[in-house]
Amino acid sequence: MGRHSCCYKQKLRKGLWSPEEDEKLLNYITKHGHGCWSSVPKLAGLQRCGKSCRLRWINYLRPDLKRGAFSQQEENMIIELHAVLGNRWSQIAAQLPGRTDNEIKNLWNSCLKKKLRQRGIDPNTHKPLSEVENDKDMPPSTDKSNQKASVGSNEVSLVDQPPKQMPSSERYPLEVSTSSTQELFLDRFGTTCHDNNTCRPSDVVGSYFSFQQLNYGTTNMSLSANTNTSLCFLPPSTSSDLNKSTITSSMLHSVFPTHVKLQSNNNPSISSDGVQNWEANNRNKNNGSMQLQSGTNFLDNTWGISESMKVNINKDAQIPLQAEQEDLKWSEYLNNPFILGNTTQSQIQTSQSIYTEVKPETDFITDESCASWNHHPPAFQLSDIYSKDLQRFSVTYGQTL
DNA sequence: AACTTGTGCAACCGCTTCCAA
DNA sequence: ATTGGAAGCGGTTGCACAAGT
Repeated sequence: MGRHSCCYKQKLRKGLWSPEEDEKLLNYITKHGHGCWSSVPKLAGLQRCGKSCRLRWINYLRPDLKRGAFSQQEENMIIELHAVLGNRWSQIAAQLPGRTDNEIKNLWNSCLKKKLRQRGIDPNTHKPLSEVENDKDMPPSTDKSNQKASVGSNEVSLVDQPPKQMPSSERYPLEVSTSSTQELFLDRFGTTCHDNNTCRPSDVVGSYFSFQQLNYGTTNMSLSANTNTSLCFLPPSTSSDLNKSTITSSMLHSVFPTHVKLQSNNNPSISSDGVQNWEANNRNKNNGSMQLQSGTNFLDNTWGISESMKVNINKDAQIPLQAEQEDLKWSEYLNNPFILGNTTQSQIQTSQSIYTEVKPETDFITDESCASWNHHPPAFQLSDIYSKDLQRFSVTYGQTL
């Protein structure tokens, strides 16, 4: 545990990477792929531990990284994703092509939290600060609303509590009331159902942003299926549940009813049996792709999602059932950027539409020859990477690149 | 100009999870 | 089922720089 085993074997360099080290690492991975990280430093001729090499690659040298400031859309997206995912930076980063978890984490801690507070929003609860303040004054109670309040009182402090330390049921309050004839209790990450059916993330993630929006108070959620369903989101009971049930990396694509459109009328699939039947029926109908149909402006009006989120919705996209997809890991992505298949294509489409001001990822991805570029990575120049940091390096290392 | 304080960010640390033996 | 190495993740630290005094 703890320090990487390779760190014990020899005296290894620490601290900032020099341009020479970067070049060695870049050249090595460009030619050979990273393979086993622990062997990279030795093979690349670096006095670093594999862990450090991995980090340097992922956070800095990777050719598909975006450079430069975050766009407003990206910031909005991070805020909204944070409202749903908490400090799961890697999962947030998975939704922002070209951005790293470290980068997003730094942005959040240094900038976005501040901005939210300035806007009167508590960055932890994503609730209005005034509400949190009010909650703070309320005495503890067994009443659910007051439980939320007590949480809020902790959140007011500038010392941020990690989300995992907070009862999720309180952190993600969702009270969607309809004239309910049935209740579906869904895990926040869809691990369990009230009716003992097992719900997977794809079953329920479509509701995440709706209740996040409820927190912002911008919309009322009305799931207008004729079943008059009320939804209650329960937290994963344990941290391990939480881990097991983490949203897939392509969450947004499964989140929104692009391939999962709620049929607002006469949908026999949404039955009193709950989500699982609904999914099964739709899978049968759609050959593995779930398709529900939204009512008019369901996404735009009812769900109240913001522009930055809307762009992830491609109503025409046919996306395989997300619940059957594993989390997208960068390592997998590096090994085979095409592993995502349709989902990736969709993601690329939408990300391009989002980030029109930044260079598309396709110069990295579209070349078929790069399908497994862990072994045959694309060529790129260190100078491309360094453009942002010339000044820093010239100061740090007393040289100009 | 010298010093102090604040900020952003790269990198590290410690832990968990995964997986093959 | 157990174990140990590797990978991954999130929190934290430390440094460089900018801004303020």
